[in-house]
Amino acid sequence: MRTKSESRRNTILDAAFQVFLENGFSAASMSEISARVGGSKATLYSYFASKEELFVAVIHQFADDQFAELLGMLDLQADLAVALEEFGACFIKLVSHPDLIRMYRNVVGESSHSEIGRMFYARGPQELHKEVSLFLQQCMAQGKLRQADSHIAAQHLVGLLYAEMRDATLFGILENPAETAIQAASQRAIEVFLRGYAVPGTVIT
Amino acid sequence: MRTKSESRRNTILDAAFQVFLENGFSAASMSEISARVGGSKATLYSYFASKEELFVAVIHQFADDQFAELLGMLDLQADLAVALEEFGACFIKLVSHPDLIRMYRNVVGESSHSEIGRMFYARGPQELHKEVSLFLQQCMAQGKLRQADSHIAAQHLVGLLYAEMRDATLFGILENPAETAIQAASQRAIEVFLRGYAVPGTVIT
DNA sequence: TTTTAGTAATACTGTACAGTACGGTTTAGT
DNA sequence: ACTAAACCGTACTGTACAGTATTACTAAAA
Repeated sequence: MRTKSESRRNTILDAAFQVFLENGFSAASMSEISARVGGSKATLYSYFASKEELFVAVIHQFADDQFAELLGMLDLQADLAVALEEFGACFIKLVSHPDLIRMYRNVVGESSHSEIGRMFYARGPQELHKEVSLFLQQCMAQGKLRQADSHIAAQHLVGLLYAEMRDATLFGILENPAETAIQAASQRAIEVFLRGYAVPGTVIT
Repeated sequence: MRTKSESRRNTILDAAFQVFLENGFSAASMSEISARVGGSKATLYSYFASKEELFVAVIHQFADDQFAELLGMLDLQADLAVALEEFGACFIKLVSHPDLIRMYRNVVGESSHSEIGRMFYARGPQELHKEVSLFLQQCMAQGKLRQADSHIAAQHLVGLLYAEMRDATLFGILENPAETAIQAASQRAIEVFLRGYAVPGTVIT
């Protein structure tokens, strides 16, 4: 007898990702997804019980994929400013990528009438926050940063990194910022962060 | 003969606001809006040519209403830290208000397939940014803050204010934070901001 | 009073789509 | 080869809703 294959499931997930990306949740149609998979709608529904369930699966995989690369890239050995600037540039690059922006919009758009927002948050931003928070805590212990609540500091760091481009990308004013612009924004953010969390006794230059 | 009244238009706008708030753009129905207005659908369409046009009108009025109260509340005479903390608390309170969050989600959700995002940005965040930026520029001129690009500084300030609660409110983890929590978050953000933009020569404590 | 634009109530058109039903077909394990 | 599950294609059901059309009613302006 035949068995449902994992690869088929992934094919569906890929097609669904495309369609959701292009149309958003409500405007995406299950017929189009199944058409793009190449199979029939019945098959689709044998893998995923509903449109919403499929969307959730897509979001989960997407969050896992995207945020994975950022996790663990903070290096305690390296110079703090350099490490943070590199991390910052990667972060900004990720969160201003057109695909992520579109998915982000879709997730946010659905957050009023479902659990999708919470799920996405837990898998993406939340995970990242933990990582950054832990890193900063260790920096504080090493005396590279002043003593403070590392959770708040992590949020401040990410907030500063978001600061220059978040609204502009979300609302469609800015798309695909240049690598150099990203690095510059990261540097500016990190400079302010490091000043804000400098150890006591430091003299501002 | 009869004339289309401004008050009727506003009634429609109010009802539409409610319905869009509760359901989001695509799930909201024109029939329900007209039912809530009390009139007929034809009347609705005589005031607004389409669902999208009505939504745009709602967004515009909403943005104007909401951001107006924040504009001009930055006082150059007052102590800088106090002025910023008060402004910050008002800002956070505004952007974490359940109604604004829901509308924000709706606007962001529609930003992939229309100009709505750009319109909203221009009327809300953009206006606010100008104001904050101007204020900070004057502070720099007065020597209260170090010399820097005031536009970037404004974005950093707002980014820090958003930092603790933005994702949590957008994704539905946090709703209606307490006044005290808001004030505390504002204080922490302003502290980091003031350290980050302190004038040269200041010794960190 | 007589126009005339505005309004109401309601029915209708056209379309789009989620989800199902079903008969025939392919694939893999036995 | 046999068989059971997965699969295809396609048609179908039911529903929901944007936008229009119709007809009759109402209020203000001439």
